[in-house]
Parts: sequence; structure tokens; C-alpha cells
Amino acid sequence: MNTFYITTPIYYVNGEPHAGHAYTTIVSDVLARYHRVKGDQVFFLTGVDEHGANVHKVAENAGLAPQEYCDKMTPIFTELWERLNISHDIFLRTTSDMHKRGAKKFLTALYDSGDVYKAPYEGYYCRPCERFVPEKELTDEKICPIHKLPLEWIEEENYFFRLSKYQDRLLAHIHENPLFIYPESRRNELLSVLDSGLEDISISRSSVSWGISLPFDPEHIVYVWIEALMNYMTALGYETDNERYHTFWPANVHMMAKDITRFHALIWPAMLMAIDLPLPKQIVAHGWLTKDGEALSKTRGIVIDMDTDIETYGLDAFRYYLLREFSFGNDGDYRPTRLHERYNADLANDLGNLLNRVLGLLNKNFDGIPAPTTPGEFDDEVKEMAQTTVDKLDEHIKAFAFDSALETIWEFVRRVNRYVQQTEVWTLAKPETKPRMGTILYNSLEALRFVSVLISPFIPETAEKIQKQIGLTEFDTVSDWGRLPIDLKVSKGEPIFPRIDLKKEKAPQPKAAKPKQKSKETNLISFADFQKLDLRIGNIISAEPIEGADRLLKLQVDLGTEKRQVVAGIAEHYKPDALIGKQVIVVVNLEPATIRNVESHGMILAASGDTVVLASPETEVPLGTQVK
RNA sequence: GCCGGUGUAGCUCAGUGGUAGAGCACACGACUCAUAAUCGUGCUGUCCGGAGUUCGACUCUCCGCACCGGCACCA
Repeated sequence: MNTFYITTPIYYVNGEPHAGHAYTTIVSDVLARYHRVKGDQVFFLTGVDEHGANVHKVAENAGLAPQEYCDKMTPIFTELWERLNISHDIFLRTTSDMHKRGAKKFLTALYDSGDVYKAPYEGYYCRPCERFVPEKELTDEKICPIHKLPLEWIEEENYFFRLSKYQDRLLAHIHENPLFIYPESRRNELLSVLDSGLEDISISRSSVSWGISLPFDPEHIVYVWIEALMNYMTALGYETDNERYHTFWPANVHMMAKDITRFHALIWPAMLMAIDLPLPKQIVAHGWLTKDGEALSKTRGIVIDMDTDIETYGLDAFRYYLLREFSFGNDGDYRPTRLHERYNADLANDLGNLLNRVLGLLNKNFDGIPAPTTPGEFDDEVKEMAQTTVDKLDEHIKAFAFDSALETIWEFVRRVNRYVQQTEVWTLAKPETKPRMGTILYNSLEALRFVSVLISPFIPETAEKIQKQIGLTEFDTVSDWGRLPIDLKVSKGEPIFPRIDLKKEKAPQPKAAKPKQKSKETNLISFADFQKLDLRIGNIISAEPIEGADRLLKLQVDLGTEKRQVVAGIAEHYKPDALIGKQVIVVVNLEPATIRNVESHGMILAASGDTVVLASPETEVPLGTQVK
């Protein structure tokens, strides 16, 4: 028996899951289910990454201990996967004992390989920035270009992994295994990264506390990214379940979005090489989702409202749309109207209606499924197409071409509709033609059983509904023609995808709620805090672009008593000329900053959501008027 | 500014060095078992622009234009 081990990334719990996570996970789910239907022994991993400085910080802001915070966030992910009908075999948390033990074993092995070394990390550090100031920004005075404060020279000891040593072996591996990184565009990208040379990477942090300490130096915490990669082995039981680990490692597919391929295709394999373990077979990256042409962005309010669409069209329609409409590997644009079209055209009209018409004819003319006694024209054609569809489907799945896979299945669905049409079954109810009618209906129903098996990885609920209506009591996953038993009692046939008219929900866009403000009590500020702000009315007297910056404008603002130079990030929304003469609200007592070598003394207030709109007084007021 | 992607029928997108494709939408016809469904037929294209390589380019190369994304920048 073949084994198939597929993983999603473990998702970072410092925010809530979005449609991108859902896509990665659904795609992986399809592969897992597909291999199960084929009879492979499948292990499907997903989970969450709960460690690291970011989680620590977010937890602190929420007034929670890190573990408490994770315990609150993680169920949001597991509940979503449940709603999306994800069939994972394990949901890994990196705070679990299993993971921690496996990670330590891995780290020890890595250390023993000799490719981990300790080295000082040093540089000029700016405390307010919380960063090392890069060489190129340094001046002779050694002051922070932003804060104009003296920099500190800091030396920190870190552990490094000798990534550079594996450059040639990685290169060779990628060349020898053309499908190792998929699709090709990613592969080329990483080859060019390799060409420009790899540097050793730091794998520990001594300033972070929320994480797993290095077994060989408990003062240090593993860098969260490095720790996360190890989950693919710890989830199998690398330390805790030897049998399962040996059954499934190496992974067949690491599925992910295209932005994290570097870690998976270069660093992870190199780490595995260092400790002499087999590499995953394939690193597979899909594209990003956009919404009506724009990149998803929580802050800009560009989000995909999965809940609404799933509520309107059902989960399977949502899954179907994502899988059918997007060409894997490329970015795909999510459009509710397209989902609607797909729903009606493919699901309601083609598939749903086919099932319905066949069941209707059966119920009207037969008591249970009749035996196929009377072969005739078109029968073989349909039978053959059923078989070739299975083969084509397999090829498409191997290439992660879910859109083509579904298209192939639907070509068959349409063929069956045509079969019903060509044979004009409904005219055969007379006694002398009834056996032929029975045969055609048997074939049509068998075709539908076939379809239900083929679609079950993609839209599992629908597959089950179809088989239930056909009268099968247990889900049949075999895709061989002629398995459908006779005399099954078919159901009346409730439409599995009732048509949905667009008119009704024409207007439902408003959805007042913007990016939801968590009105946490902890976010309240005191009146005294508010009073610290000195807001005043000013008049823009000049505006000009700043070279080399797409979003910045240099403004001169007249505050009545003085003139100020302010840099504002509004160039994408306002032409300089259009600003002159405008009254705006200025934060006067903001500490000065230098942006792109231009000094900024204050800040202009603006509503910044989907668009950016300057805030100004309703009617003109004297310059310098205080705003409160 | 740097890096990357895309540009093919009204829409969403496939596609190949040799006379342009699918689905949806649209039009007409057939049918009436079915969810105003299904089936058939038809329809539109300077395959972004320019130059080059080639017997031949939508496909390869270069240059441009447009749009999109990432990074920098957003006090």
C-alpha cells in the first residue's frame, strides 16, 4: 500500500485565519481525500505555530499570558477547519509536549552534526526602533537617522546554522529532481536565489523567552521559524511514535502559499541534509487570493467574507469555486459574482439538475433501480468516458491542476446530460421500450455514482448527498463501472443545489462593520492621555512629491503662529496641487522624524481605510485653532 | 526606486514555432423527464504596442506601454 503524507504550514496564531489559510488547507484536504479514495494510507497534518516574539507581544497587549492567549486563538483555527470540512489526521500545536520533545531531539541532532556554531552578532542598536541600524544608514556620528539619538554598540551571542555549506548539494538536488519545487516559476526563483549565494542563518534568539530552549544551551530560544519547520517531523512522532514516523517520513507534499517557499525549499532541506534524513518529495506553492483585483489586507478592509458566501451558497459551493476557478500556482481573484455564476451553471444546472431529472424519471416509472438488461446506442460511449475521466483526473491531480480536474469531471457530467437527451428516455415509458428505459436510467445513475466518487475529494458533502439519494447506505468509493446494485430504493430527489436568483441579494454589500475594532477595555486611554495630544488647524501652503518614495508628500503647513514641514503618506490618494489651500488637522507635538531624508515636524490626520481621506474642519476656522 | 507577475472572444481564463480555444454571457432552434433546466447551432478576436530571430511568431529575444503584487517608504 502506498503512503501519502501531506502537510499544510502550521499557521501563526498572532492573528485570525483568513481565506488564504482556508485555501491552502482546502487544497491539501483535496489531495488527502483523493489519496484516501485511491486506497493510499494517508496522513494529513495541519496545525498552529504558537511560539515567538510576535505571539508574546500580541498576548501581552491583550493582557494575557502567552499560553492563555494561544489557548484562546487555537480553537478559532480548529473550528474553522471543522466548518470547512477539513479531514486532517492531526492538528499540531507547537506548545504540545509531542512537538517540544521532537524539536529537542531534532535540535540535538543538528548540533551534533557540527553545523551549528556560536557567533557574536554585533552592531549599532537603536532602542526606540528596536533594531540594528544597517551599515548603509550609519553616519559618522553614529546616531539613529530616525530618532537622532546616539546608538548603542551591542554584541549578542547567537547560534548559527551553516546553511552556506549546503548550497551545492541543494542546487544538485533541485536539478536532479525537477518536481522538487513546484510550480516551475517558484523553482526558477529559488534557483536564482541559490545562484546569488546562501549565508549562514541565525537559529536562536536570546532576547526572546516564549519558545523552546536549545537543548545544548538553555539560555537561548530557537528562532521560531526554525522551530516551525521541525513540526513536519514532530507531528508524526519523530521522538514519540517511532512507527508512525517511519511509516510516513519523508513527506510527499509540503503545501503552502508562495511567500514561504524559501524556508521550505532551501533551509528545511539543508537542515535535513545536515542530520542525514530523507528530504520531502515536493515543496508545492500556490498563489495568493485577491479580492476584486486587490490584495487581501486586513488593515485596508479587503477581506473575503467566507462566512457570508458559505451561508449563501453552502460550503461545497465555496470549495468548488476556489478549486474550479483558480489556476493553481497563480494568484486568483475572488469574486462573489463568479461564485454565484459557478453555483448556478455548474452545480445547480449541470449536476444538481441531472441528478434530479434522473431520479424523477426513476420514481415515476420504476420501483427501485432496474437492471440494465437492454444495451443500446451511446451506452458504451458513456461507459468509456467514465473510465477515461478517472485517468485524466489522476493526471491533473498529480499536476495540482484542480481546475482542470473539475473541468474534466464536468465534461462527463455534461456528457451524461447529453446521454439522457440523445436517448430521449422520457419517451420510453411504453411497455415495449421500458426495459431500454430502465437500462438508460441505470447507466445514468451509475454515472452519477461515478461522479460522486470523483468529486468526493473536492466536495465531499455533495458526494454523500448524491449517494444517499441514489439509495446507497454506505459511501462507495470504488470507481469501476457497474457497481451500482439494482433494486436500491432511490429517494424522491430534493435538489442538492437549488438555483439561487441574484435579484434578492443584489444589495447586501453594505456590511457596515469595517475592520472590527476590538473595543477591549484594556485599550481605553485616560482623558489625561488624550490631552497630551496637541491638535491644531493648519493650512497647506505647498506640497511636493519626495523623490524615490511612492507614497510620500512633503507639505508646508501654516499654523498661524508658525509654518511647519510635514511628511505625509498620502501621495497615492492626493495630487500635490489639489492639497494647496486645504485646512487640515495637524498633530503639532509629535516628535520630529526624518523620513527619506526629509524632516517631518508633525502629522496630518486622515481617515485611512480602503481609501485615505484627509480630516479637516467642517467650515473654515482661524489657523492654529486647537482641536479637542 | 528595486524585484516579480500579468496583458488571448463581452466576462473568467486555457493554449501551441505552422490556418486561434473552453466555460459563462448572448442569439436562434429542438425538447418538455428536470431546479425558467437540458440538448443542438451560431457569434465576436490587430492573441497589449514596436523591433528582431525564423521559410513562418499569439508562441522565442529585445525595447516600450498598461495593470497587478512584493520590498523600501506610510510619524
